[in-house]
Amino acid sequence: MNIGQAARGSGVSAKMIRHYETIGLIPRAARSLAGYRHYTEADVQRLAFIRHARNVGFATEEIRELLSLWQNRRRSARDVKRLAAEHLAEIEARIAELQSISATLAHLLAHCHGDARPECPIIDALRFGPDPPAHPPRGKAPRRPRRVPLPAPRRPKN
Amino acid sequence: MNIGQAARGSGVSAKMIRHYETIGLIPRAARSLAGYRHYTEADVQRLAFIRHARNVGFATEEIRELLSLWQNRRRSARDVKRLAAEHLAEIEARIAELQSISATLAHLLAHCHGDARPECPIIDALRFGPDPPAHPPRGKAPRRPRRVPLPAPRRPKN
DNA sequence: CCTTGACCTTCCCATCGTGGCAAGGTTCAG
DNA sequence: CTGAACCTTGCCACGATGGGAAGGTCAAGG
Repeated sequence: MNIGQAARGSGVSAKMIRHYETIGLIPRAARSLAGYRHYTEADVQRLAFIRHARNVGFATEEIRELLSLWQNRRRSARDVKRLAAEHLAEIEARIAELQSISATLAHLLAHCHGDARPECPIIDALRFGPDPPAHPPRGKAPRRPRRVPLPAPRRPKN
Repeated sequence: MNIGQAARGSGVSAKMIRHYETIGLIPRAARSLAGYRHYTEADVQRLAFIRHARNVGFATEEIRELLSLWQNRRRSARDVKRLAAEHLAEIEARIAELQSISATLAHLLAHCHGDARPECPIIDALRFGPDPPAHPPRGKAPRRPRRVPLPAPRRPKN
């Protein structure tokens, strides 16, 4: 089948299928005389596997490992489990990070009257920093460790 | 002061200060005869404001609005609050998304014996999709809506 | 045979925030 | 004068994805 069918069958866009090929996540597809890529059911399943892994947040390199473990008849479940556990730990760390930010924002929102007046504790907090605005900037702050920035959700534009 | 001092004083890297200038987040800095950028204390505070906003995850365009609200003497706290509330909602949505992924992974991990044998429910789940692997692929799946991918944490390399 | 439309190819660009590096100019202290 | 430390601009990279252009292919229908 052509790439369009493979895309519809696997839920991976044709664009990404080509991309996965160029980065070597999938082997180079066989070509027709005209250069059209040609896929088998097994290829489609591999693509679906990749999509499922992405859906639970595995990064490309992790997926590469998962694929090799999948294909490897002598794999141990231990390796897979370790990979997944590491990934879960990362996700939990991110959740904790976001929760901390969320708590900060919720706190600020609760303290902002939110009417037409210009005084705003949210603005003040941003002026004076994440710490309790004890006293306005007096002497230069001792270089707080930069908080980890919040990644904007990399969501497909479409 | 030069850009290096401004960077140290604000906690924003010189690189990013230049970047913020090119995207118009801060006005073009005054230059010395030799072309060196020149900053005031007020500039440093503006930069620190930006950094604090980034630390709670505001995106560049949101920060642009926050800055204009900060400078605007006729601003209403309402506007600031609305912005922050929208941002909080986004963050909470991401937390929910990550928690769903986390739950899925935790479930899979719990069901994986994790020893040296090759059978692995994690691999199987990735093969058959995020849904309960009721019965192996029989008839093509009805095009599940793609789950939102998990953004890898965009953390500064350094 | 020719047209039309759906499909395919490759290649380049954009996102978003950040860093790295290179080639070169400036400034200041020794 | 020299060297270190600083500054300048400009380009490239990341990761995952989409957009689009310019052009080739294929099948159905006239």
